[in-house]
Amino acid sequence: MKTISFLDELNEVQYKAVTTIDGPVMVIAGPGSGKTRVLTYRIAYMMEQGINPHNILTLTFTNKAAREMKERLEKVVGPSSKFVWAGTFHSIFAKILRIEAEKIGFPSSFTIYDTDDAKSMLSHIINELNLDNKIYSTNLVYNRISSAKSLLISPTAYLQDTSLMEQDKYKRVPYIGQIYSLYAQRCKNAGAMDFDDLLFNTFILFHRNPDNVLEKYQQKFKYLLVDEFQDTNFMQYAILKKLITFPGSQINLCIVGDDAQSIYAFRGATIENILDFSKDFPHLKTFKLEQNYRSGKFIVNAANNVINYNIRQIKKEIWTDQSDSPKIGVVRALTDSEESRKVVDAIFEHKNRKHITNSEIAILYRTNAQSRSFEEQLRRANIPYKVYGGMSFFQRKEIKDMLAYFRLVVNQKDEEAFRRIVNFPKRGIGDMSIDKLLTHALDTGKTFWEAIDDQILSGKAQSSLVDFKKLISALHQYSLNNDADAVADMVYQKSGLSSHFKGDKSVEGVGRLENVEALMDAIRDYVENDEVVMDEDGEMIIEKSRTMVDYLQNISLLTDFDNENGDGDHVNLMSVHSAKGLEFDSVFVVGLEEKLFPSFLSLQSEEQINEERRLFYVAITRARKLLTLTYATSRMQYGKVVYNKPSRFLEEVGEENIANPVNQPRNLMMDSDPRARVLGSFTKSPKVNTAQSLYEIVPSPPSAFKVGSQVLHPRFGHGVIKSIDGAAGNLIAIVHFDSFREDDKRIMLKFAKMQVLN
DNA sequence: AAGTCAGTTATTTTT
DNA sequence: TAACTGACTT
Repeated sequence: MKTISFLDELNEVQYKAVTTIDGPVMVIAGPGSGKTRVLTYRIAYMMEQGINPHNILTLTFTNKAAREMKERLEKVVGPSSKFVWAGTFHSIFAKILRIEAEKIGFPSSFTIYDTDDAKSMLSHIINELNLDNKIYSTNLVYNRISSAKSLLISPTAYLQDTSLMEQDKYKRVPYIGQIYSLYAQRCKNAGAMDFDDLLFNTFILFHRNPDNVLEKYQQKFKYLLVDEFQDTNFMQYAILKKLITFPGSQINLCIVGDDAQSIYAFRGATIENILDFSKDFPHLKTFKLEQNYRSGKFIVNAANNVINYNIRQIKKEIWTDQSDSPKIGVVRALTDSEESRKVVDAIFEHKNRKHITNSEIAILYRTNAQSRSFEEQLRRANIPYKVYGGMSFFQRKEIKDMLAYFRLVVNQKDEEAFRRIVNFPKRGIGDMSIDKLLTHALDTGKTFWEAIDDQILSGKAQSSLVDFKKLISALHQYSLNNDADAVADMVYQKSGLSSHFKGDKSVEGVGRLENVEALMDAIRDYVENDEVVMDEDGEMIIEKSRTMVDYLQNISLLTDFDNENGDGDHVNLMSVHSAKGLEFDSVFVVGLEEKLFPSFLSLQSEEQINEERRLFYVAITRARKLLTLTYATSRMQYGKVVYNKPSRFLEEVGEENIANPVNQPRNLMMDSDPRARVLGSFTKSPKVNTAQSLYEIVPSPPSAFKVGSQVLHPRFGHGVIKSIDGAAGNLIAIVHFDSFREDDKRIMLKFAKMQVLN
């Protein structure tokens, strides 16, 4: 193997973090400090040192992070990168469970319940127990159960824990424990695991250790790397410890993270994991990556200022040697709609004067609901955009219905899937009939398939059920010997789904058909593009197979972000949470008002405010060159106009980092009475003309326009003149604008407020 | 079984 | 405001 050239690309700390392989290592990686590079090169270095890639396990939180790492690793070490186990906690553990499920009483074809499935199951249980679903809301119950699981509390343990039971009693929800217990039973009967179960059951598997299964994986995964460690919860850390702590272990565990970027405490992530890591492993070596390669100095200074308001943290000072980038812009607007107009004006400016492409621009907000006004303005300005988050492809009803068929065909015990499709397309089996059947099944301890034979229903419903049973069992037989695409086709035809979707000619119906066809294409793709990688020690096979079971596992752990094909040059709109790990040339952090960012729900406790602050820290460190912070003095919220103070975070940025001191938030902070502020805007501040653009276009005379001229139009943006015709005094230019792909515009030069750029 | 209407309730969400 | 739920109607 040739000498290690890639190590030259590392700074001193990065180099040490990459080459210190044995024993526990903690890498504290500030934003933009080359974290992914360190992770990839560390693996590459390990492989060069002769470590077998089969023995390396890398855990990330998102599929995207995992994919990025694998791609970069392949560039450095070539095809042998495939032998490294790299994936999300959930996908890696799902893979292990797929192999070992039977040891803990699950079928290896177990179904993965997504959040919707889990909540639906819970709501059925809550109804069956005749509990008030206003008090026992599925969200509340789901969250309680989820946090119990992440603390490794089993249903039995929950029911025996007096303090938990007291708590629930005090909160007037004493039956949470019972619901949890029933839920766990029902999942087991259905051969299903929810997202938390993928981790919980992995822990159970390692803890009970049937057939010494734990030793098998301890042997296999000799080297562990964990990314975004600040986002791990108690359960994840517990599993890691199982894998890495045993007599004679070298504790080759490398964790990478940044306590300042911990923003998922509300999902059970515990910042203690990273803060206490050194207590658990006293011989730990710590490396701090403090040089920021991403952002200019004002952004970095601002980030340091902000995070210093959080007392409890691992001390570090981020620095950069990029000193030429501009200060941070602060924009004040009177209303939320003015805010979006000003932002779009500024985007216009960035695009045309600073030549930043759409895809290098992001608008980040605290709540998804804020996207709307920005969408409206971007549409009006003809700037293409993409909103991230919201309903994912796999959450659409038609897709879930299709998948429910596939799931039931594969795993006939899947209760949620059964409920979903037993009467879809309509077969004359109403809710009453389904409830009757399932209650009978529960009472007699039979499966719902067996319950059908007991003929507790009559007429149409009964005969339809019998037909449905025959259909599913025939499809199941077929699925045993056929690839996923063939199974999908067969299900699509035989179930009546095909004629159902094709028969709907409404606009929505056509859209649904498109989605369904897209799903069928995706399955075909999956089967055709498969690749089988054999593990050389023969024990385990990393395999991308072609069965429906595999396809379902694959997609159930995907999110919409993962289907991003990256094509199209659009402005990016997303919540700050989803922006984590991304970077853009120009970033707008909007809605910086008290009660919005920080959220009103976090105002009660200091720790929650700290999390909001870390969130703000994440937001501003996404920016490479340009950062603009905006707020509105009034905003429409829930149909009412509210007046919120500018966010405390605006002050914490430090005015030395802000470009336009006129808009200094501090001045505004003083008027807390809304009326005073509105009055103030007339008397003290310069007049605000809402229609006026932030960045004025100086119209050029008609004579200034030539064929080939670059122009700036107030509404259409940057363009090039293709030709000019018409009589003198009434010249008409044919202009191709960047924002229009096909149609060139005819612009009358004597009227247009268009500026020549060159 | 499907449609209508009033009442209710509002974060963030890698998997 | 708007999206969702649950009760009630057809």
